[in-house]
Amino acid sequence: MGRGKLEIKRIENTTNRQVTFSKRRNGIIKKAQELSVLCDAKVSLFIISSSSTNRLYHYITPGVDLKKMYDEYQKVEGVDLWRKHYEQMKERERKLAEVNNTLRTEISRRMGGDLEDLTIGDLRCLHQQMDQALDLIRNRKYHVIKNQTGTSKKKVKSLEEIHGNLVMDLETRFRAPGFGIADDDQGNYEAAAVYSDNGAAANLFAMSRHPDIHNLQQGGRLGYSNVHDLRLA
Amino acid sequence: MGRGKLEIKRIENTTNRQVTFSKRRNGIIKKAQELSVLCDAKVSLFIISSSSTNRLYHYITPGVDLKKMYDEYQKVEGVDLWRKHYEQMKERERKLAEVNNTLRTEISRRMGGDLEDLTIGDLRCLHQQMDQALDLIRNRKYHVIKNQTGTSKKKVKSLEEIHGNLVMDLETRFRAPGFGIADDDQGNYEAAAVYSDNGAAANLFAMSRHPDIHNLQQGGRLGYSNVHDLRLA
DNA sequence: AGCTATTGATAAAC
DNA sequence: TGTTTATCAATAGCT
Repeated sequence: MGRGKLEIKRIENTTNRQVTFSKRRNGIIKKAQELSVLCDAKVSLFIISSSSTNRLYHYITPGVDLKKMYDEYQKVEGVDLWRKHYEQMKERERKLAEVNNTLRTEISRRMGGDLEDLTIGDLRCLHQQMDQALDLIRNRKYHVIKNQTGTSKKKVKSLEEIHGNLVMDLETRFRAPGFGIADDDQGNYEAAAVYSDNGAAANLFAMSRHPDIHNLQQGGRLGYSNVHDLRLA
Repeated sequence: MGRGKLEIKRIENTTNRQVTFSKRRNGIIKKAQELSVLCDAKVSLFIISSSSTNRLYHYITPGVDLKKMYDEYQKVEGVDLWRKHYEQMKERERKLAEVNNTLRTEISRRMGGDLEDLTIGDLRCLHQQMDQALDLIRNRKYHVIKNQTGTSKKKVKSLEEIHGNLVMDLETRFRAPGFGIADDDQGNYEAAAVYSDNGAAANLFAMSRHPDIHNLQQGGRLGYSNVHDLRLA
């Protein structure tokens, strides 16, 4: 239709091709709608232009389940759209789960379980590995303990220093004009005690009982010791 | 087009509807082909009739990757059908991989590595677990060794019995009529030696050197000790 | 993006 | 379902 017959082959003139594409695209989408409405048919139509824009145009009958439509197409035509993808993912998932189980068995063995299937050679090797690992862990533990002991010592030292400074400060105050110079040690102690009842000094004393220092030796359970609960949900 | 204008709404007359469907279906598929050829466009068109037959008709530009087209559509429109499924699988895969890594770290720690991030409490707990596990492994090892020692003792005993029987058998032969009764021990030994050079007796002697018995103490390396190579391909 | 001559599609009837 | 034909719709080539 149009002025003169049009041969059905690629239109080489780019402008003409684009114009024709635009016109016919609208035409076919209109046709798709009409078919859908008139005949109560399910239609899905996708069009992608080959020009640089590469835009996607489409019409889908409202309420149509595209996946069902494609599945039907696959069933009828025996083609394979995403099944390959799907199977690949499933396979990866399966392998991961398998590796996971292997790893769990491995951990279980290193916790003393699942030993029944091991040969004497396996057991000997495992025993040796455990011994070596134990050495490393022991070393690390002592290293950490040493470091932390050092740190807490520093903290205590720092607190002692602050405390000392405070005492010196208090002394200075008592010796300051208004109090007069008091050489009596007893009197100084009593004054410090009064201060420490409700004030900055009290806080400083309390710090020496801060949990950070006294709970160093407790620690928590190993978080990953429940590793066997890490099963796939 | 046709004799009289047609309102675009569902054709209630079933026959008319089916006829129109057939005609327009062919028409639109022809249009799809033409658009594809004339304008070098990628087209996919699916039509499913609503009649009892529910047949699927389609046109797809040759060489078009339907999945790409569909993915593009989803990207543009933000629709979600297959994607939900897909994302779920991806999420499962991600979680599995995560668990996998946790498990690997766990094993690594039980081999003496990756200890840097552990608190002193973690280390203490790990140390204790390792000690306990080592006890279990040691016990199992001794159990297996004991069993295997027992088994090989039995084998040796059995072989000795067979050997003894053979010797007795040979003795019997030498004492049998034709050889006469020989009371000379020396002579008996020599005869036995002759027999054992090439015959059933030789095999029996050889059995006592069978690898099953002598290689009991060797064993192989732990197969799963290379567990860190179990990475996802 | 409009216009219009012309071809193409198809509704109704057989 | 296939053919015919009168009619309307789509659109090719122009502007």
